[in-house]
Amino acid sequence: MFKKVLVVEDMDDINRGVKIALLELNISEIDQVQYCDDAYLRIKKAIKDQKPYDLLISDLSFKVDHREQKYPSGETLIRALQEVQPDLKVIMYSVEDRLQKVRTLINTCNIKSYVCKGRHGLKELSKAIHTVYNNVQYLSPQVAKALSDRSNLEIDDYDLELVKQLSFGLSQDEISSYFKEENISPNSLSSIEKHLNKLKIQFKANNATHLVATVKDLGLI
Amino acid sequence: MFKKVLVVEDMDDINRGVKIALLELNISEIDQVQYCDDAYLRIKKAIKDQKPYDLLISDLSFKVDHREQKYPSGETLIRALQEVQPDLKVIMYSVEDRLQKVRTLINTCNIKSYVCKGRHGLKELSKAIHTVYNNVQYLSPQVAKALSDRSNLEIDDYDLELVKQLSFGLSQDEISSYFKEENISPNSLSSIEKHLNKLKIQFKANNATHLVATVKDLGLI
DNA sequence: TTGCCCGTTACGGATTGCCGTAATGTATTG
DNA sequence: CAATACATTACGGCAATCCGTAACGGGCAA
Repeated sequence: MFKKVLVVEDMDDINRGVKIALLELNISEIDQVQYCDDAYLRIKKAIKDQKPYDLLISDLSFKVDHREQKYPSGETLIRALQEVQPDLKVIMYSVEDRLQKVRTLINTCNIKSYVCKGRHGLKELSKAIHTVYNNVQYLSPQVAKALSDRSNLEIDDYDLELVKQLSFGLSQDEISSYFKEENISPNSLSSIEKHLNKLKIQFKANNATHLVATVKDLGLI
Repeated sequence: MFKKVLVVEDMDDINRGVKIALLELNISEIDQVQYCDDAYLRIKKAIKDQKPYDLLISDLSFKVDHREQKYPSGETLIRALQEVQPDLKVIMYSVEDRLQKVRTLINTCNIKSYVCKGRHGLKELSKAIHTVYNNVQYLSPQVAKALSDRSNLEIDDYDLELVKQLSFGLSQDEISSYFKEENISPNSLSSIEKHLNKLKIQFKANNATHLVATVKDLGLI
C-alpha cells in the first residue's frame, strides 16, 4: 500500500473523515493541508528531502478567503505539479460530477482517478486508492461514462465561448466584434446567429436567456 | 452537554468528521442518517419511546439518488419537524453561505444556529453546540450579517419570481400573461419592463440574459 | 380638497434578436 | 474538372426588447 500520502482539502470536517479512512487502510504517513499552495510547497520539499509523496488526494474547488493563492483550485495545482513530479499519482476527490468538467480534467491533466464525494464517497475513495495502487484507473460510477459516452459532449469550445459571452451580457453584434478581435472564427453576425440557433434547438431553449440559464444549470459554464 | 444528538448529512466523509467532533465534546449518544426521511422517522420514534433527541444537526442540501424522498432538503425536514417536536434545537450545518437563503431560513424556520461548512467548519460547529446548549444563537461570521445587514437583500420575492420566469425562457409578454393567471401584481407588460430595468441597473446587467446569469451566479435563483 | 409622491400602466420609436432565404466559400469525391 | 456537400456570410421582414415620456390612481400630509 501507499506509504506517504498528501491530502489537499479545504473543509476540516472532510479532512477528518478522509484521515480516518486512510488510517483504516494502514497508510502510515498522512499529511493534510487546506490550501493548494501549501500542497505545492510540501510536495516540492518532499522531493528535495528525497522523500517524495506516493499519492496525492486533491479536492477540486476551494473556498477563497483572506489568503491569496497562486493555485486557487485543484486543477491549477495538478497542472503545476506535472512539471514538479510528473509520476505522482493523483486522485481527484470532489463533489463535481458534471461530465464536461471531469472529462477535460481526465484528458488534459494526468490524473489517475476521479472520485465523486457523496453518500459513499469514502468507500469509493478507498476503492480508488486500492486500484490506483495497482495502476488501474478508478472512476466513480456517476462519471464513468465521462470517458466512454460521447453523447453528452455535444458542445464544443466554440459554442461554449459563445454562450459564455452571452452570459457576460454581450449582444450578438458585440460577440461578432469580439470574435473578430480575438481572431475566433466564424465571427460574422450571421454565423453567430446560426450557431446560437443550433444551440437553442439542442438545449430546447426558447431564447438566449433560457439557453444561458440551462447551460449554467448543466454546469457547462 | 447534550446527551442525544441526531446528525443528518448525506456525505459519509463529513459524517465521519462530525462524529469525531461530537465525541470530543463527550456526547454519548450520536445517531447519524444520510436521508432526511430517515431523520424524520428516527425523531418520531424517539419521541414515541420517550427518549427524544436534544439536538439535531442537519445539512441543507442532499444529493438525489434512487431513493425517493418525502423531505428532499434540510429545509423541508425542519418545517415538518416543527409539528412533531417544536422544541427540538436545530443547528443547520451547510456550505450554503448566501445571505438571502440563510436569512429566510432563520426567519421562517425555528432554527437555533447556522454554521457554514468551510475550513473551520467543525470548530464553528463545536462552538455552536456550546452556545446553543446555553440557549444562545450561533451564526457563522459569513452569515452573521444575514440578520443585521439589510443592504444586500434588495431583491424581493416579486423580482425574484420575475427573474426566475425569465430563466425559464418566458418572454416579457408571456410573463405578463402568467402573472395575470397567477394573480401576481403588477402584471402589465409595462411594469414588468420597468421592474426588469430596475434590476438591470441594480445588478449592473446589460440585458436580460446578463441579468439571469448574474443572479444565478449569486445563487439567488 | 388640493397637491405631492410613488407605483402602475400605456404608448412610440430605436435597437436587438429571430428566422427564413439566398449567395459565397471551401473541402471532398468521382 | 465538375459535382456535391457543408459551413460561412449576407440580407430582409417581423417579433421582442429597450428606453424615454406621459397618463392614471391610491395613499398621505398640509
